[in-house]
Amino acid sequence: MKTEKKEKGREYEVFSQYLKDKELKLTAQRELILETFLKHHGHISAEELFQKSREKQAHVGFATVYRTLKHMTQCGLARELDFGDGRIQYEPELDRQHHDHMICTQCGTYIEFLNPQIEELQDQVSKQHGFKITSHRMQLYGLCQKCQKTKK
Amino acid sequence: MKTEKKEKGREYEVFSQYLKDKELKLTAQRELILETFLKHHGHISAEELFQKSREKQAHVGFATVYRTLKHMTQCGLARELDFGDGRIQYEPELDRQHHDHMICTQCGTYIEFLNPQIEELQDQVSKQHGFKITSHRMQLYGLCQKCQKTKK
DNA sequence: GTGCATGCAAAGGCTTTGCATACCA
DNA sequence: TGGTATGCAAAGCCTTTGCATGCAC
Repeated sequence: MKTEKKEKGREYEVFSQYLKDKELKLTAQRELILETFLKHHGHISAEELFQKSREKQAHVGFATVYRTLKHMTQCGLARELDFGDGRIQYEPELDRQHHDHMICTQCGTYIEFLNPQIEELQDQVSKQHGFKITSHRMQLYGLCQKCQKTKK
Repeated sequence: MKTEKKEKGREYEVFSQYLKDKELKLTAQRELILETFLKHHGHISAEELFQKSREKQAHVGFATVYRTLKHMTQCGLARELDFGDGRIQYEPELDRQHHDHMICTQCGTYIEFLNPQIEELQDQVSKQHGFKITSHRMQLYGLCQKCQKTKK
């Protein structure tokens, strides 16, 4: 017989385990925010996550969303992205392969990609400088196929 | 005989030409901020640039620094950097070769580097996706040699 | 029952904007 | 002289924090 936890997915397990370890509590809000976040599939800002969560349950506060996002980031469920537009974007991270982004500066769409050769070279470069990499960000900015036709 | 403009360097020429083209004015403040910026040699935040400029001339305002930085970015004299710490850093750009950064998350020092192979691969990847790159950012985060010894 | 979590609102950083005055061209 | 630039302060964003109350454990 399946347990309730398994039905809710591995993310739920990771999150509740993290909370337990830190002697934090699993509240209805935290659960709701996590679910909403996972259901979104893709980048989302704190603001948007707040909106979507609130659609389901009226009494969710801004602050709680921010606080919960911090926790989710801490336990590896979410990853912070900075596309340089002044707001932090979050994306689901667990079990996802690392990847980088190509961002269209006109329409805002993005393409995710992973290039093993680049990853390899990043390691090499850091070793040459005696640097110990823990993470990296790479964003390519430009125009997507559509926008290349549309403008100019 | 050298002209005054030449003595002040190419950046000065670029800036004053840009201002002329846009029918903007070359004011004492803009000159001061540009000089201060160039003299700094390295990354600097708007806040720091404001401080340093003010040391030389008491009456320089925050807003003017921000406004001038925007202009300098527009005409290619400065480049915006986002190290993910919530504030924009600026660095001199003119005649500087493009480069990326390795940032120590403990002490904040950074190493600049350029890896032609990575640049090449970035172009390749974008072409594969029909994407037209105009710029990119790449930051490697981790620990520098010193900090690896200091802390775990 | 105890202590963390919540929601609200207020405060915090950084950046931009509005406005009357000052100054370049 | 006319229109931009400036400095100041206030407003704007996004995010964090303080506090009394509520709720998980």
